[in-house]
Amino acid sequence: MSRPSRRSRGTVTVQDVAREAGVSAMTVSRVVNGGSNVRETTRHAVLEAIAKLNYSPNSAARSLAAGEATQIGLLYSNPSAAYLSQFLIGALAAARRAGCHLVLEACEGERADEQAEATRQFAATSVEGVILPPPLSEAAPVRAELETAGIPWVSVAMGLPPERSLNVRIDDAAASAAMTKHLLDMGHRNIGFIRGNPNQTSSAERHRGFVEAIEAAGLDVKAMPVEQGYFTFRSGIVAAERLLDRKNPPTAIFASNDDMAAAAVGVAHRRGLHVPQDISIVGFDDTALATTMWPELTTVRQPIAAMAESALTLLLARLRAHRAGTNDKLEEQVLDFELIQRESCGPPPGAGKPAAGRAARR
Amino acid sequence: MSRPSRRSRGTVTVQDVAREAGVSAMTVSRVVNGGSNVRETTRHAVLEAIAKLNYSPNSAARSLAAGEATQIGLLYSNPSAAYLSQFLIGALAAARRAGCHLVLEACEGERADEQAEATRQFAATSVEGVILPPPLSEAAPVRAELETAGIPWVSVAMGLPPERSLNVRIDDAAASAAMTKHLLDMGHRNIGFIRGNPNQTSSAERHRGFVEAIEAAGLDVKAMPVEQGYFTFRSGIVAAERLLDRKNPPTAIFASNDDMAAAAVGVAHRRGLHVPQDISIVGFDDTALATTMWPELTTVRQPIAAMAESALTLLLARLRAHRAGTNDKLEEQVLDFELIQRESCGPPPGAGKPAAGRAARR
DNA sequence: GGACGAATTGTTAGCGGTAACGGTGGCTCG
DNA sequence: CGAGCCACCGTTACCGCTAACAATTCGTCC
Repeated sequence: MSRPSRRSRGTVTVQDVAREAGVSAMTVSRVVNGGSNVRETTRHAVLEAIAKLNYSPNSAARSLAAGEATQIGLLYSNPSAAYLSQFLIGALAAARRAGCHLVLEACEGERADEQAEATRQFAATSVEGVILPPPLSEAAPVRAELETAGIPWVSVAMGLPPERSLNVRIDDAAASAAMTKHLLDMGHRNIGFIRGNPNQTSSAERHRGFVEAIEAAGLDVKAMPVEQGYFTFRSGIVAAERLLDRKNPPTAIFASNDDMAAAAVGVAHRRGLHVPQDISIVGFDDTALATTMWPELTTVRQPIAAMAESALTLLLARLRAHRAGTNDKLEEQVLDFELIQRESCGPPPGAGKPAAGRAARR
Repeated sequence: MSRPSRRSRGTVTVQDVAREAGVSAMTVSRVVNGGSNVRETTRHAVLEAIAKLNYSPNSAARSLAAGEATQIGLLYSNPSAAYLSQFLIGALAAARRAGCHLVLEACEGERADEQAEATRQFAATSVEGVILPPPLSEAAPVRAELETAGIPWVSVAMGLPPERSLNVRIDDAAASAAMTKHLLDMGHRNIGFIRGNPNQTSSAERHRGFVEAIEAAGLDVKAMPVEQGYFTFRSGIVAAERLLDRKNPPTAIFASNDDMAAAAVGVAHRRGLHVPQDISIVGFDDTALATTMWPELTTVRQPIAAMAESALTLLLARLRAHRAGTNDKLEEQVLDFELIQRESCGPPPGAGKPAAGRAARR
């Protein structure tokens, strides 16, 4: 038996499906992508043929023929590993569907020239768009460099709507307010807050949500102790110690991320305070840390993987529009957060009972 | 001016390079890949043209034409997020170079049928090879399923050389022995060991290294307290408490991974023991946890990203050989580990001075 | 009933590379 | 000195899919 032509792997192609369904290859292609302008009966026949032959399109051929973007950059700067892995999982799923490759580039260092340099790496390679997870989503040097290189980008988890870029985020203020309300509902009236790094707008948003919830409860915000942190474990230690050193220490601490919350738990333990009996401590992000510590952390979950997927999808749409010449508007997507209740949070000491009904534990 | 043919993006192609260098496209291709049978002068001319035009090959076109593997599976089962992100970084780099896509699949659950089911997902999609990071690298159901589906795979971080599969690992026993020797050098003579999950051969290897180092120092292994752990934070708490409950508690604890070491540190703190003044605690893996805790952990670093790269490269070579019909031998690669000294480890209490010279901190 | 626009489908020509094979030219060897 | 072989390079024909356009069908309206 003669080999058909070249190396014919046993792959099913559009041609096979077309033959099976009695249509042309082009029609099959149309059905597979969006399926605009295909009669319902033909579509059905094609789908049936696809199912029968177990066809799955070859993404290499697809992106080659369509002239689609193939390299999308992802510039990260040591966010927590937990964040990064979740992010990569989401981004990878979207990238595979779109048939494009993710090009990772680490950006160590916070100096402007280091960031600019890392960005230039991308301009040099043939990266057609860039995803910027936090904290780089708002790094001015990076954005400036991309701007001059003419490479579109999408920011992730910026606290506020962007001016000139795509953005995917959650409503940090609302999430923070929800968490604060949860603490209030449990009976806490003296709540310490640890702010996040001021170089990220989400820090301000989280603080804003805290303030709003306090005020909405008719309490005095000025009475609540607030300390500055920088999202690092270390900065959390310092901030937590300052809070507990006060003459009237809070009965609950709301840290702007899990790392700082974990630090606060550590500080409390070293002072002989039990969590949550003596003090409640809650975080933000729901990274893996939240469950590898003890007690497990009550926190806010961001849908990180979904955000990454959204980001890539948005970026690809923009690139497509760019190529087609149509100027799409700068879009923004706001995804839902979730309040995760675990063991690090309870009613304040001395409270007879929690003020509000208990929510189910996860 | 008429558009060349279809949508011509401003990309540089082999044709352009060929024209510039005064050769055929095929020759350029040859130079780019391996470059067998190309005269030195021509190769030089081509390389110059490539540099001049800033050419970079289109991976989609390449893998389409070459008929290479395009989908490589990666079946993971909640290893620590830190491990996964490092692993993904390495795997992604290799995947992009090879022009293939990574298809992630989470395998929750440890039951055999769950694992088999997750594996079957891969057989259904057109995944041509699978990477198995720990702990799935040795999961019998997964391997059996892949075997019957005829999908090649590569195991990562299996403790021992494989029988029927590719494998990438470090020398766990040697690493463990090195760490043990480090503790001995510091003057510890009563070292507690927390074993890893027995479902992984690396656990046994790490214990073996510990034993060998103790014996090499002429000490009695039986005198050293050993507890069983399962690589989880929780199991580390239990094991550490047992160790410290002994009537003659150890002056140092060597946990088989960082999570359990972190748990041990937590237990020590809650008992009022200071680390490392009162007790030294060391781990294994050097995950991000090691530096987000306090004190930072002395541990063994595995080159996770490099292992992932190796794994993918090995797997692709195998697939290529498979396709060509040549039966390549089952290879194994052993990469180097590194001892990382941080603050969680010091001389035993009461020791006048460390027995050995101090190594530099990282 | 025929003209006409919209909806649906087919045809053609590549996307950018590379496998396979065919042609040089130079060198060895009988 | 011609056969034979090898190192080197070009030609051809695609890989699997889709943009652009051509062709066809279909309904609709006067």
